Amino acid sequence: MRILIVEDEASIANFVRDGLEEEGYAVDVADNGKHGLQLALDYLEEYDVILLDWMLPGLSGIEICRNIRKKNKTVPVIFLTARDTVDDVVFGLESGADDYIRKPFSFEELLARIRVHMRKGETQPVLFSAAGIEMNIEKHAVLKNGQPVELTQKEFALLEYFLRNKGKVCRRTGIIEKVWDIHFDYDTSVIDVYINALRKKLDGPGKPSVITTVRGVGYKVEEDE
Amino acid sequence: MRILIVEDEASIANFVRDGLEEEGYAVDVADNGKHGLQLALDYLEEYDVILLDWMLPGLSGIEICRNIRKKNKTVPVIFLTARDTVDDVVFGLESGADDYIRKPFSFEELLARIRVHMRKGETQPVLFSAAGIEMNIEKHAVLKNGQPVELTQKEFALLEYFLRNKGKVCRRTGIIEKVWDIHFDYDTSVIDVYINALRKKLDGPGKPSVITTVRGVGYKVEEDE
DNA sequence: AATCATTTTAAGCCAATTTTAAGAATTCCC
DNA sequence: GGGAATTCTTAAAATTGGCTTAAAATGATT
Repeated sequence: MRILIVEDEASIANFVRDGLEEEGYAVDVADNGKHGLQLALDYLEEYDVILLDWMLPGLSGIEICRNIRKKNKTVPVIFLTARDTVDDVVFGLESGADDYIRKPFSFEELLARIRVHMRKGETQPVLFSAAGIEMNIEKHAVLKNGQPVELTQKEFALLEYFLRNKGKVCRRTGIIEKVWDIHFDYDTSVIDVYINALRKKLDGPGKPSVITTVRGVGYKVEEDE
Repeated sequence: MRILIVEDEASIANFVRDGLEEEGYAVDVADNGKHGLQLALDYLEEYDVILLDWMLPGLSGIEICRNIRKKNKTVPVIFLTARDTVDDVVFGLESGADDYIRKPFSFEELLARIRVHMRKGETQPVLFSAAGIEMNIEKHAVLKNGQPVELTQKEFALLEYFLRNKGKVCRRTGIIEKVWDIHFDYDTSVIDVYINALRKKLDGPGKPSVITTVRGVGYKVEEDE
């Protein structure tokens, strides 16, 4: 059981590391954002929990969290922070964090939360399929009729959103909020561009598209029969 | 789709109830903690979402939430509250809540969050039916006697308005306000044109129309028997 | 710093939808 | 039955929304 701590205040970092090591965890510490992100990405599969300070020299915890989530959907991320407004909590949780502990915290509380999140991470769905497409979230791989298809990050994220909502219409506002994280200012045509890209990669020539347009509303991927 | 609201301020409770009912949800309201908990526990399986005020006469939202969680692990619980410190958020989330909305909130925001949490719990889509017509809002699909019917945006919106008000007469002014968002200047015949379009798509040849004209007033779609 | 891949912006085009408008048909009342 | 008001139908005009490109901006890699 390996835990990564990204925290610039040495007193806190040491306090937490010592406590966790006593509990039998292997602990790595990074004292700035850049180093933290590097460790997180290089050894992502190794970590069972990641503890992030919110304000860090170099790179904020939020940024690190977003980057982690791009690569790995499941590792529990817990923020340790002095910030204390609701907006921040929501923002943190939206950026992909699993939990949020305000400083100063008791070590017992931290330990309790780490245990809760380790327990949760056991069973996650990793595979979606529809319309002859198979998507493996963990491997970040997509097959169309058994053949591998290369997708970029955003293409993958968009297709994932469609497959998670297969059979339903995905509204443009929903797409722009969930896939692009834009919550106003819908004056953009990124979606059209990416729909075009996905169709080029997924559709066979002459056949109707895997992604159907619902004019004025959004798009839809049908469920398998 | 049934939602429980536990809220002592009648103005808020009514505002939320009316809005949710318009969206097609069934809504129960309790105006104190004790009654809220009783409803929640007695009909726990019935509710798809529970909205809890934090401060309530009799029994706090937190207490209700804890009690709900003892019995049911999954029903989404959302707090509606004026409190706004991190302590409160953490405390609320620890007690088993899924989300937290600060007053004053916009109805749209509430609706968005309700939908997010419903999705997690895999609940049924919003569905209306009357006169042999079934309308699935999520899929943005319409069936007439089991057969799919293609409708444009405005046609869909108009039919949705009729089905939400099935059995009642829909006045022209009401239609133009709710479906077209025009609040003056009724000098238009769009409604007639769209009624015509809907009838062409929905009515069988020779049969009386699904949409009956109420001369001088508006139109009506009858309820199923 | 330079290159390459990805993402976003922007613009023109086309097709579907929405609105306008006007004559035809229907209903209601005298 | 005649006339006025209301609704129905149709077709053309105006608008919108989506598709497709290409170019610009961003970001990662060397």
